[in-house]
Amino acid sequence: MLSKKAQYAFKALTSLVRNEGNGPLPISHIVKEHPMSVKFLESILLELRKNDILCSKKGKGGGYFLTSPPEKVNLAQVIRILDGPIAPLKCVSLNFYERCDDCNEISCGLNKLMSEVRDANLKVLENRTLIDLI
Amino acid sequence: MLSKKAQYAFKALTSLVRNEGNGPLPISHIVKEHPMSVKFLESILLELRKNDILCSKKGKGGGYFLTSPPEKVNLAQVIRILDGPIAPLKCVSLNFYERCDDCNEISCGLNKLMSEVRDANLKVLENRTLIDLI
DNA sequence: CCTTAATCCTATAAGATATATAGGGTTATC
DNA sequence: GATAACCCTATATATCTTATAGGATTAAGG
Repeated sequence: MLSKKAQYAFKALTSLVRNEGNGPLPISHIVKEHPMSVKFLESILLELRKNDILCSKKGKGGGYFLTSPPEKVNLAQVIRILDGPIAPLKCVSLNFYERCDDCNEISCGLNKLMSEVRDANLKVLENRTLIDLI
Repeated sequence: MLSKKAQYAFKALTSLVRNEGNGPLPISHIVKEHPMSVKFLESILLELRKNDILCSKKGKGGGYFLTSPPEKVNLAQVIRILDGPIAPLKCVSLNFYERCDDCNEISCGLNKLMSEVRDANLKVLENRTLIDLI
């Protein structure tokens, strides 16, 4: 399940994609479209900025805008930033890999099955971008 | 990500599938193969029994065994019992559906995308069974 | 009948994570 | 210099996950 953080992020990104080309969009405006805690959203957008999904402009007239064209940012990128691994197990994760201490990856049946699940997810999430949100 | 509960469940189920046809397998034996908290596993197997995945025999010589042949039980069934929805959002879940209070499912872009993710997951999880664990 | 070995059941503790809030600091515009 | 915005850190709150505890019940076998 997607966390609230990721869900709020996608809502905010929807506003930002719609606003593309019109300069920075302030948090206050995003919250009007999608009612949620301002401070919570603030921390989410900050995280997206630190991971180069968003840029910001400070001060009066400032706000957030997309770093890249929306069709260049896929959903997997966003989810990994906010929720971590897409794979159902760390031992089959491409970006958050950790060894199992109690099972052998070569012979572990679950490992193989969950790799399939991971691939099925990535096939969708890496081929869909922010542009598909609208 | 799969919870520990689900991971332990799959380990136990692996033992139970291997033991098929040899009568009840006691928890003590499963724990020897897969080191973990006996009491925690107990609660997991109880949950699987209450959901008709397992049967049990009480008393001396008792233990657990599969209700159905392993190839009749798919992974989605097991995961739903222990971890709940497979879909990334309640509003696109087939078995745990809940309405979003703050978005319109017809026009919500995320809803459509997450339905695709759900379907990709189910395509794997409903076509793989306990027999594929070994 | 009694011992033993197993499941069954409920409660709750401990720990981790997710969600949200608070308060102030910094920056840019006008 | 007033205002409106982002920036940053800390912390509170709630919820969920993981694990433990203690005993009740049941069945086999001598």
